[in-house]
Formats: sequence, structure tokens, C-alpha cells
Amino acid sequence: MAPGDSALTIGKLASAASVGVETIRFYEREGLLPKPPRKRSGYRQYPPDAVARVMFIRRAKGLGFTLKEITELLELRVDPDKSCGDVRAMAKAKIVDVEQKIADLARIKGALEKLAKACRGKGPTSECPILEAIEKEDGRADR
Amino acid sequence: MAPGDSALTIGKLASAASVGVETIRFYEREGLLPKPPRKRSGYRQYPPDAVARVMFIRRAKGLGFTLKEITELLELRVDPDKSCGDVRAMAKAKIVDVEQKIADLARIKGALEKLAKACRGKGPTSECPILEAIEKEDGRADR
DNA sequence: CTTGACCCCGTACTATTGTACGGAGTTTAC
DNA sequence: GTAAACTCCGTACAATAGTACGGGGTCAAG
Repeated sequence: MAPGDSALTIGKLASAASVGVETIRFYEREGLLPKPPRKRSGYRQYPPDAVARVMFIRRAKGLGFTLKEITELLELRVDPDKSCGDVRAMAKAKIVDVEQKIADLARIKGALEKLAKACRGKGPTSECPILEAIEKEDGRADR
Repeated sequence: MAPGDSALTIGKLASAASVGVETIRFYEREGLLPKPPRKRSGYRQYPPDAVARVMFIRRAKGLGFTLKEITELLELRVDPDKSCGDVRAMAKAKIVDVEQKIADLARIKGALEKLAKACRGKGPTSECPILEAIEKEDGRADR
């Protein structure tokens, strides 16, 4: 490797971005990371900004985006026909998505609390009001 | 089949419980449904109360329980050493679980809203404040 | 008694997000 | 220069909750 060459091996990239080496290869397979140039030996050589890209993926994941959505976000970033509004649209769609999940969970939580309240915690399970309620109809908890 | 015999074929059970036939077999493999008696032909013969059991599974799923947890619930039901309190404990644990998920989602929602607000929706994606924020550090959205 | 609907089984595949393994080649550090 | 650490590749496996397929046997209606 030439002196001053700042290219990263896959291991350096992985640890710099706090992910596993296999994760990097996985992201490459899935198209989230471009295929990097290789040394004659076949070793991948990543430019330093690859770290930012992997961290972008990590953070976007933390915001609830799936890898497929993150792929879209990354594509938006380089497409000159796309605007910031397209990005905002994805964020808003994800907000709706998250709100829906929260609403589902809130319903579940409410139903569970109602059940837990109905149960004094004594007696055999054969007379448990929770189990009985689930057996019947417990307030529309189907999906 | 003898007259007055109310046993159900797998197809009848499945449609009575609004699931697919394969789902019934899957539940049997996974131990959620006991292996039913068979006719000489090998056909499964379900007692009528199997419908309630499958619906129990469906409803418990709707309450956020995994199949593994549902297996436990079903086991509690027949174990004379277990009490209603054990069932309530599972419900409470699931409430905590759900609350944690809601909190995670609320954090995500908040972060996304902050990002969406920072973006006027105009301009190229290369200057998008949302993407920039994700590239940097967007308010601890890691997991 | 034939035909269509139903059932059998084992296996593979779906989607998601990686993780693990094995054997071989490469690079680095001492 | 040798040994440890790293990298390569293809493949398989993890969990979750099913769905699909193919080739065969069975059941019920007409």
C-alpha cells in the first residue's frame, strides 16, 4: 500500500462504523454499499467516506427505516432530479407508519391492562379471567 | 364417519378459525396444537373445541404475544401447579414489553418530526437538512 | 364409478437483518 | 521468515410466522 494512502480494509471500515465485517459484506450484496475497488489480492479498499455511508445506514435504521427504504434514501441523495421534498415525503410517510404502529401497540396495551385488572391473581388457571377473556372475544384484538 | 360424529377435518377447522390449512399444520409442528387422532386414512380428526384453541392463538397473537409465549399460556392453562397469578404475570410482562416498544417508537417519531420540520422541501437533495442530519448525529437515534 | 375437492407428507421458499463456518490466500508485525 | 491476524468466497444458519409445491391417496356427490 502506498504511503499516505488512506484506503480502509473492510475490517477498519467495520470497526470505524461499529458494525461487523459480515454486515459490510451483507450491505454490499444488498446494494446499500457500492462495490469498492479491490487490491490485486482481492481485498476491498474503501475510501474514507465509506465510514459516513455506513453510519448513515446505521442512523437511518435507528429512525425506523428498513434497509430497502434506506436504499431509496441513499439513491435520492445522488439523483439530481430529486429534491429535498422527496426526502421529506419519505420522512413523513415514516412518521405515519410509526404512528400506526404506536396506535396498534396502544390498543394492545389497553386490552392487556383491562385483562390484568380483571384478574386478582389467585386461583387456578382454569378459572383465570384473562384466559377466559382471550378464549372469548377480548375487545377486538385481532389483526 | 359415523353419524353424529362432529369431528372436523383440517379444512373445516381452518375455515372455522379463519386461518389456512397450512397454518394448522404449522401450529401442530410447533406444538401449539396437540396432534389429533387420525382416521385410518391418515386424515386428522379434530374435536370441536379445537376451533376455540386456534382462535385463542389468534387472539393472543392480536395481543402481541409471540407463538412461543402463546405456547406458555396454553401450558399454564392445563398445569394445576400454576395459578392465575402466573397468567397475570405474563400479561404484565407483555405490557412492559409493549410500553418499551411504544417508547422507542415515540422517540423515533419525535426525531423524524424534528427532521421534517427542518426541511422546507425545496432544493436539491444534496442540501437536504434531513439527509445532513442523518449523516451527522440526529439526536441519538441509534439502537 | 368417476370426478373434483380435499387431505397426506416432506421440502423448499417468503421476508428481514444479519451471523457463522470452513478452507484457502494475504498482509503485518515481530 | 514465520506466525498471527486479516481477508476472500460460498454456503448455511438464526428467529418469526407462515406459504407454496409436487406427487400421491381419499372422500363425497352425482
